[in-house]
Amino acid sequence: MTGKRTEVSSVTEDYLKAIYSLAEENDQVIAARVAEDIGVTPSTMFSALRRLEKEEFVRVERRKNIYLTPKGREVAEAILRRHFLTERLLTDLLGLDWVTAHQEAHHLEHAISPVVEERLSAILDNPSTCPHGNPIPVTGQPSPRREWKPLNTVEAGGQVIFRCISETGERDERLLSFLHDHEVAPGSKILVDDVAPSLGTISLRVGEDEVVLGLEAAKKIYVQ
Amino acid sequence: MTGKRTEVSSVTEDYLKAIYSLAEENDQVIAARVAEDIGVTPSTMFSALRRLEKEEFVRVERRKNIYLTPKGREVAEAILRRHFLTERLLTDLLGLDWVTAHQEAHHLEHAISPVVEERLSAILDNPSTCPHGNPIPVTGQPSPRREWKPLNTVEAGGQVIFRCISETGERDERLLSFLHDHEVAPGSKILVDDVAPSLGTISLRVGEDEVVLGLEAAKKIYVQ
DNA sequence: AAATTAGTTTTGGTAAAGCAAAATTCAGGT
DNA sequence: ACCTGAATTTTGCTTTACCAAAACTAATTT
Repeated sequence: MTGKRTEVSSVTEDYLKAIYSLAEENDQVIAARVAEDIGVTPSTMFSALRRLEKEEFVRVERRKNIYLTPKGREVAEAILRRHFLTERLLTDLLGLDWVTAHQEAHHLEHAISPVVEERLSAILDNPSTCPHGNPIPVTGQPSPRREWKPLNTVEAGGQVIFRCISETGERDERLLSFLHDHEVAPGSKILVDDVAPSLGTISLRVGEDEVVLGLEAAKKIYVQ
Repeated sequence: MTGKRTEVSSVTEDYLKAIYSLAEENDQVIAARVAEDIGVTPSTMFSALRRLEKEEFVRVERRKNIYLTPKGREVAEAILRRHFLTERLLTDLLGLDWVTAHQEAHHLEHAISPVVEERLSAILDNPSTCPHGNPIPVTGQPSPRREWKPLNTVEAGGQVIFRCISETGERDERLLSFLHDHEVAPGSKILVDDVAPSLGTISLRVGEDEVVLGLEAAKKIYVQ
C-alpha cells in the first residue's frame, strides 16, 4: 500500500508539497509560481523540475502546466499530513502559537516517520484539521470538497465564518501574524464591509476591529 | 549566550555528537573510530574533518587525537540535549519503546529549534536523563561526573544497579533490543555471576534471566 | 630489519542543491 | 505583425557530502 522506501529528500518533499497546495487553489500550476513560493531562482527550479520529472513525481505538459503523478501526490499528501499533525503537536501539546507552529513544523515534518505519524495522530485524537483550519489529507481519499469559498469572492455586506488559511497563505508570515493579532481563528465571524477591486482591497469587521486586507491575501482565506 | 546562528548542517551535528560521545568513554578519539561510528569511509571522514577544523569546531593534534573546541562542544551538547529530549517525547508522550525512540530521535533532533527545545523540556517537566539513563547535558556546566562505572570493570560476584547505556551503546541496535527484551532499565538490579576475560564475556543475572554479554558491549553499560 | 596491519591522505570521481547572467520562447495588447 | 513582459531554458560555476582505490605512514610483530 505505502509503496517502496524510495527515500525522498526533504527538498523534493517541499517541491511536491508546494505543487500540491498551489494546485488546490489555482487550476494552472506553472514553474514560476512554484519557484516563487519556495523561494528559489528560475534556474534552480528548472533543474529541480527535471529531477522530479525523471523520477516520475510530476509531469509537465506542453503548455508548461505541472501536475503530480499518483506517486508524487502520495508523497505530497504524506508530507502535508505530517506538516499539519506536527502543527497540532506544537500548538495543542507544546503550547506554541499559530505563527511559530507553522514555521517549526516546516522543519520537523521531514523527520516524521510513518510510525511517529501514527502515534502522533492517535495521541492528538485523530484531528481532522490543522490549527489554521486546513483539512488533514487522508491517504487515498481525495480531499473532501467543502463548501468554502475564498474571501475575495464575498460581496460587500456579506457575513461569513472564517474557516481556514490555505497552505500557501500560511507561508505568508505577515498574513498569519496579522490574523493571529486580530484573534481570527477557525470559527470567527467576519463581516465584509466593503470591496474595492480597483484598489485591490477588502474591508472587514472582525469583532471590534475594522481591518483592510489586499484581495490577493483575501484569496488565501476560506470562509463559509 | 547562545552565540550566533551559524546554521550548522545536520551532518556536522552528527560528527560533533559522535566525537563528543566517544570522548566521554575513551580518552583518545581518532578519526577511524568516529568514521566507523557514523558509518562513513575514511576518505569521507577525512574531508569532513578538514571542514570541521576549518570552521573551528574541532582541533586535530599531531598524534591525530581529535578534540572539540568550545564552539564544537556547544553544538555537540545542544544536539545531544535535543536528542535526549526527543527520546523522552517519544517514549513518555507518544508511547514508543526504547529502541524505536532512539532511532526516530536521530532524525527529529536536527529539526528541533531552541524554542521547541525549551517548550519540550518544560512540558516534560525538565527531565534530567534520557529514557536510557544518560544525563541530559546542561548548557555551560560540564556533565556532572557520576559515580557510575562501566559494567565490564565489575568483578564476579558484584551486585550493581543499572544506570544507563552510553550514547555509543544506544547506537548498537542489537544491544538496545536485547536489554529491552530482558526488561533492563535504569534502576534494574544486576548480579555479576562470572567474568571471563579470555572469552571476552561477562555473565549476568537480571531478574529471572541468566544472560551472557560481550565485554565490549558491557563497556557501554554504566552501573553503580 | 622486514613484514603486517591499522590509520591517514591523496586523487579522482558522483549527485543534489543551489546561484547569476544571458538567451530564448511565448502570450497578449495595440 | 510587432513589441513587450513574463517564463523558460541554457551555460557555467559553487558547496556539501558522499564513494572507491591507491599511496603513504606509523606502529607492531615476528
